[in-house]
Amino acid sequence: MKTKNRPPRRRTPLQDTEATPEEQTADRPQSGSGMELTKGLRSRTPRGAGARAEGGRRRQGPSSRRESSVQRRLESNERERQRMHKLNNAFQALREVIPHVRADKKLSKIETLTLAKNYIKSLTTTILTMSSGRLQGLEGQGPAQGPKLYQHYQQQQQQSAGGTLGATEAQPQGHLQRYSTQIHSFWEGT
DNA sequence: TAGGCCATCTGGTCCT
DNA sequence: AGGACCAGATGGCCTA
Repeated sequence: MKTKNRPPRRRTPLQDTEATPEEQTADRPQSGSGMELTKGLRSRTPRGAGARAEGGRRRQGPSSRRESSVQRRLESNERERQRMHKLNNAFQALREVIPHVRADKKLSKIETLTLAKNYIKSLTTTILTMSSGRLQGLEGQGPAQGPKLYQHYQQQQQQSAGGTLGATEAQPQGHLQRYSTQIHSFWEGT
């Protein structure tokens, strides 16, 4: 299995035959994509139509209204791009805290989420097992957090089982099993 | 070459 | 009203 180390995304801009090169790139804070404004906004009037009168301000005509709506779209695109970058950073951070994964294979997003879910569940199982074992000898000497935790966990699992989870997944042991199976399959490259 | 994965654009909806 | 969020569409890159 080879790595998926891709170069930064470079998209070829679709040609907007009406737009000048300045129009295609101006006011765009280093987007790096060049794909902006390809759908829906392609029939812009060329710059200059509805030009401003010398000197004073002028009431917005249809063309400048279009320009400001184009401007809003560009800003919105940029925000969306930033949002997705933040999301991807979060995915990367998550990848880095999931152990036992081959370093040369970058997990896909869906793999990351699935593996993380099962990892969390297996950790939960471990904690519950350890805490209930440790607290067993302390009954009658104060609040027993272990059993309470376990009761809470069981409630959560029952609710989940009534929803989308299968019967195996509702069992604590199932999480550990599933997690190790997943880890194994990643090692195998399947 | 097909299929998987991904980045980006876009318009609609929700939220503040 | 404006920004955040979301999902669908589109197209590029990569691997088997």
